[in-house]
Amino acid sequence: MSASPSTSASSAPTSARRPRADAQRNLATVVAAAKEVFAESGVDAPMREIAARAGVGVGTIYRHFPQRSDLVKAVFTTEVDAAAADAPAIAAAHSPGDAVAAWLVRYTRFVAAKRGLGAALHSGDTAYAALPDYFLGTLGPVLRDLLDSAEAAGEIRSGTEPEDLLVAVSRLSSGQDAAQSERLVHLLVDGLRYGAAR
Amino acid sequence: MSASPSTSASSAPTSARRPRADAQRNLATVVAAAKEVFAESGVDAPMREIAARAGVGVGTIYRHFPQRSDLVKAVFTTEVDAAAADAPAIAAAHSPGDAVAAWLVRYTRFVAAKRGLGAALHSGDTAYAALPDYFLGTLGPVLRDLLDSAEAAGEIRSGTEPEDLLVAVSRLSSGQDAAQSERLVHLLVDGLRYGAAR
DNA sequence: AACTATACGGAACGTGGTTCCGTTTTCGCA
DNA sequence: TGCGAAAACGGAACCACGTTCCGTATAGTT
Repeated sequence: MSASPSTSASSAPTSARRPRADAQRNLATVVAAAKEVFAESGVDAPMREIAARAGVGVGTIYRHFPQRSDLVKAVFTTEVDAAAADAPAIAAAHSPGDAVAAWLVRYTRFVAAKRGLGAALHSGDTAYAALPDYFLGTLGPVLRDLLDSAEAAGEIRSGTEPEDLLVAVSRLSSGQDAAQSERLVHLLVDGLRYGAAR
Repeated sequence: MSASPSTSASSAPTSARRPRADAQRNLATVVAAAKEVFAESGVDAPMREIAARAGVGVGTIYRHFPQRSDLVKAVFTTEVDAAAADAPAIAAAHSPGDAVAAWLVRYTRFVAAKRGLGAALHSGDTAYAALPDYFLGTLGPVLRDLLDSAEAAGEIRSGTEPEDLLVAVSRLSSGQDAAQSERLVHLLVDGLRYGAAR
């Protein structure tokens, strides 16, 4: 209880020094810049462009994010969490079956806005291997709840894994045509309804 | 009607010379090499690797295929045509609704085998913009026939565009897990069956 | 104020796509 | 059969980008 006044419980007691303030400032700046650049130019945007926008050197970015995918992950973590947080409101506003569809469409729009993210997620590039895990780990349980409710109401068939569905929707949404993406997702959701208990 | 003796009806009468034999030989060699390399290393394989395998310089490849996507297109044209040619046999062997599903699964396996092709197709990269057009132009009518038959038989709903379906299936098949891809496609096809005329 | 661990910035390196150009080969014609 | 020009070849050269490295600047400690 001597040093570290504000932040709750840090990690290693070996070092006495506090993390430098400029480092934390820069980290936040980099993430904000990356969020903008990803939205404009896709997740494959040049690192130098992100560095320039943040007003730092590329070395600084690599210091904080040794892998490019770490930066991508950091940027999208907050948005994934937001999608997860929306589920209760959507569940309250629709019938259980429609809630599944509505939440997936919302997820669609989120994925579609990130040019190239879907492709990167499923490219087989091992550098991005951790990203699907995060998405699935966070959103899988959320969707499972929605599916369970809809199943219990007899509105959709049983036996569909939420992870499959998330993968499917993110892939279907990987294009630029938002209207088409939405059509495809609706078609998929109707597949869930086929053979429901009724 | 004076020159050009052998080849039936060529194009421009402006030039007198025939295309050089070595050029045509090399073109065939390059396409064959690219087919092998794409299958092994994906469509993003280095150009130099393809050139080395074909025993030519990279300049030779760029002479024949100014855009990388032109080479990809050349390589896959034959396989797309093969998928199109299979449709009649599949239609004959199944009920109309099952034929749609069976042909789409066959198409799934074809797309899944080309590592990275699906991602490239829908990456938004303008260099690849011509590829979807070729796929859709060739396979769209084929699938439309299958859909029309299934609709007429009352086995699937009406109003689904074959182009949407092809896009959807190629995206769903873009991963490495073939079993998962097949599950997703089946789910999508069941979406077609939902709300059929019965 | 001096010291040192930490972080910074950007030059440097490796890789891969694409272009350019001097050299080689094919083909039409005499 | 030999010649000349057009066509094609090959690979060096150039550029863009991801990633690493290291000399310099600075926050935090004493």
